[in-house]
Amino acid sequence: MSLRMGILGLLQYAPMSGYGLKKVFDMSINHFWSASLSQIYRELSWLEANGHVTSDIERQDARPDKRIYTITETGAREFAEWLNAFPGSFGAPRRDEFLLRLFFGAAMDKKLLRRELDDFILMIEKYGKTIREDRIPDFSEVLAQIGEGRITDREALRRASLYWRFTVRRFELVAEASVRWARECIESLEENE
Amino acid sequence: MSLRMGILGLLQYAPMSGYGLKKVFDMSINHFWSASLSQIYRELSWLEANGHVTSDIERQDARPDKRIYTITETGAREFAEWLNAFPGSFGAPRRDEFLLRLFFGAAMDKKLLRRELDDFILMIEKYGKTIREDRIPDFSEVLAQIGEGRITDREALRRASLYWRFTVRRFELVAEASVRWARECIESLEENE
DNA sequence: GGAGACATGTAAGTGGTTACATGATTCC
DNA sequence: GGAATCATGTAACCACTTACATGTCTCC
Repeated sequence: MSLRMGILGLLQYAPMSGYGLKKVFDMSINHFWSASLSQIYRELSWLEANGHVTSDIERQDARPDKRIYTITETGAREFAEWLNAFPGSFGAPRRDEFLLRLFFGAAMDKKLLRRELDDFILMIEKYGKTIREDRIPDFSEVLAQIGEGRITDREALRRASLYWRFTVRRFELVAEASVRWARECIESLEENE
Repeated sequence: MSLRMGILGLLQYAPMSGYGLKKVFDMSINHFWSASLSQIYRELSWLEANGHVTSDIERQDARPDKRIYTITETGAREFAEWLNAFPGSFGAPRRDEFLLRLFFGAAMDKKLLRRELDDFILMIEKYGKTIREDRIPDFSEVLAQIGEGRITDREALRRASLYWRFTVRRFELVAEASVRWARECIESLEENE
C-alpha cells in the first residue's frame, strides 16, 4: 500500500519510467521506505491494471526504449485519500537486527561487540558528514533531472523541498542521538569489565 | 531468520510455551522486532521439525494444556553462530509510513498535518514518561516470572539485564531527538504560512 | 452476561527479496 | 576486457498480517 502511494506521489510531479522512479526513490523516499526495482515494476503493473496510471513507450536510439507512466485522475484521488487519512500510523514496524543481536549481547564475543559498536558509529558519522557538507542533493532537483521536460507542476515540486528537508533533518537528529547512545554503550561495557 | 533467532535466544534462558514467548517478546524484543502470535507458533513448528527445539505437553487443570519448548544443542549452536556473525547488518529495513506521508506534506491538509505532529509528540512523551518513572519492568524479571521454575541459567539471565537496558536507552535517546525534530517542523511550518 | 486472559493453531492473502534473463553503450 | 549504467521484466520464495476456529476460567 505505502509503496504504491509513494510511487503515485512521485508521479504527481512528473511522468516517469520504472527505472527513473527507482532513481528518485533511492535518493529520497528510500531513506524511510526502501524498494527494489522488481517491486516497483510489479506495483506499476498493478497500478496500470487498476487504472491508477497509464503508460506510453518512449523510443530511444542509443538506449533501450522506456515505458513512461502517467498518473490518472483515479490515481490522484486515491493518493489524496491515503495522504489525508487520519489517524496516521506512527508505529513503524520495527525490525532492527543490530539491536536484536545487541539484546543478546551477554552471549556475544566481547571483541566482536566492541568492533560492531565502533563500526556503527563510523557508519553514522560518515552519513552525518555527508549532510553537514551539504552533499545531499535536493530531492526536487534530482526529480527535475529525471523528469526532464515532463514536470507537471513546477510550483508543487518547489514546495515539496521543505518537506524533503524535514525528513533529512530527522535523520540528522536521530543520527546524533544514535552516536551518543553507542558511545554510552561502549563506556558502560568498559566499566563492566 | 531474525525472529527465529529471537525465539532461540529467549529459550536459552528458560523453556517456554508459544504464548509465554509472546509475552516476553511483547515487553522486550518487541521494541525492535515485532512478532505476532501466529508467526511465533509457525516458527516454533519449523524449529521443532528441524531439530532446533523439542516440546513437551504440560497438563494444567484450570487452564488449557501448554506445549513447552526446549532448545536443543543444535539450536544453541545455530543461535551462537548467528549472534557472532560479522559484519552485522546495521541497515534496518526502513518502513515508516508517517515519514512517507510527511514527505508528501505539501499536498496535505495543513490542519491535519499539524494535528499529526502534535499527536506524534504526545505519543512519544507518554512513552518517555513511562521510562523516566521507571515503569518499564526489567526484562529478566518478566522472563523469570514466565519461565517459573524452568530457568536454565540464572547467571546468564542476570547478565542480560545490562543489554536490555542498552536497548531501552536507545529508545529514550531517539525519542528525545524525535520530539525536538517534530517541534522544529511545527515551528518551520508556522514560519512558512 | 460480557470482556479479557489463557492457550493453540490453520488458511489466505499481501508485501518484499533474490535470482534469473536479456542486451546495448559508455567509461576506465 | 570488465564494470557500470541504462532499461524491463518474470518466477520462486520468504516473511508477515489478518481472519478464522475453539474452548475454559476469572473478574467486573
